[in-house]
Amino acid sequence: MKRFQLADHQSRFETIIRKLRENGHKVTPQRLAIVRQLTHGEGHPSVEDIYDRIKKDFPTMSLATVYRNIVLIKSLGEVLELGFADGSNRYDGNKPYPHPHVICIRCKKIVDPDLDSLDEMKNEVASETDFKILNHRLDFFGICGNCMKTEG
Amino acid sequence: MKRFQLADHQSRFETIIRKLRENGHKVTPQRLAIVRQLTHGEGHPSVEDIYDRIKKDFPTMSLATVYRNIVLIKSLGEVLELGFADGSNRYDGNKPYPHPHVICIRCKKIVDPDLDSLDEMKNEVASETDFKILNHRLDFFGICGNCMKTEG
DNA sequence: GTACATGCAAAGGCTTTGCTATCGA
DNA sequence: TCGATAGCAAAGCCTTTGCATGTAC
Repeated sequence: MKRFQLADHQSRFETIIRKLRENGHKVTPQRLAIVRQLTHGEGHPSVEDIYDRIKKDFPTMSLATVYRNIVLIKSLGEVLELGFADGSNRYDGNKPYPHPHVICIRCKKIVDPDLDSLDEMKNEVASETDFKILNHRLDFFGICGNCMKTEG
Repeated sequence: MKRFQLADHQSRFETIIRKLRENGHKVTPQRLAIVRQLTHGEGHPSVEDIYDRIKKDFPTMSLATVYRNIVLIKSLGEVLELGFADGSNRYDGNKPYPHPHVICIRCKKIVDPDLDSLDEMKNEVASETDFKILNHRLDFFGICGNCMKTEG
């Protein structure tokens, strides 16, 4: 399981780098570090998370560089941006396609559940409305098991 | 159907005004107009929408007043805030509790579908994760029937 | 009359943009 | 070499806040 996940992250890392090259973009050390955070780092980092982690290796790193690279990778369709109502943003380079999330409101951890009922809901939305559905965003908010233990 | 909706909007309007009074807040003409937009106006207005519509009757109306009143009504739990990834916000004073939305990416219309599969999905999330789920946000994005006709 | 609300302007927080030097291919 | 990129600072955008005036109760 762990091995699979690592392999998966590695292949996502390589895919993004390849796509960058294919589209004529240079692979700078800063860019590599950002892509690494999006795929290998702690799950679903924010721009600040990425910036803080990389700044240790690149003291001159600027937030603008992180922002610009995320815009670039988004334009390649290789990272999913999760904007929240409070204005915060989190990024997922491993599953850059729409999928449900479960978010802990205490520790901010984000989990990706497998929901068999998703297909059924999509069908229901299509039949209930006259919309052509192209995309979705499904978030559940609560308190994770760890935080329940820690703080009741 | 239409009658029911109108009655529903009216009762929502009255509920919010009553809650404001109950909590010691004054009912100013501007406040009334904002609550009216949240309940009787075109569905799911943005702050700008509310501001623009009210400015006709209150030329001195300021955006700050709209923002402050929305914060207040949110604190009473009487309006649902829908913040989107692009930073835009829309408000629903008629159904101030979490519910799924279907959003047209062209005309920005928002529809509230009735989804029988919602309960099933909630159960599945609970059993798939060790989270205690408190809240959710379910959005589907696509093109509405009207826009399909108009622009293909 | 008094506490709360409004309106204006200024300040904040996050993100984007302009410019110049630098660096990857 | 040469165009793309990084870094810095400034500008933008939406939202919040401070303060004086105005107003609901």
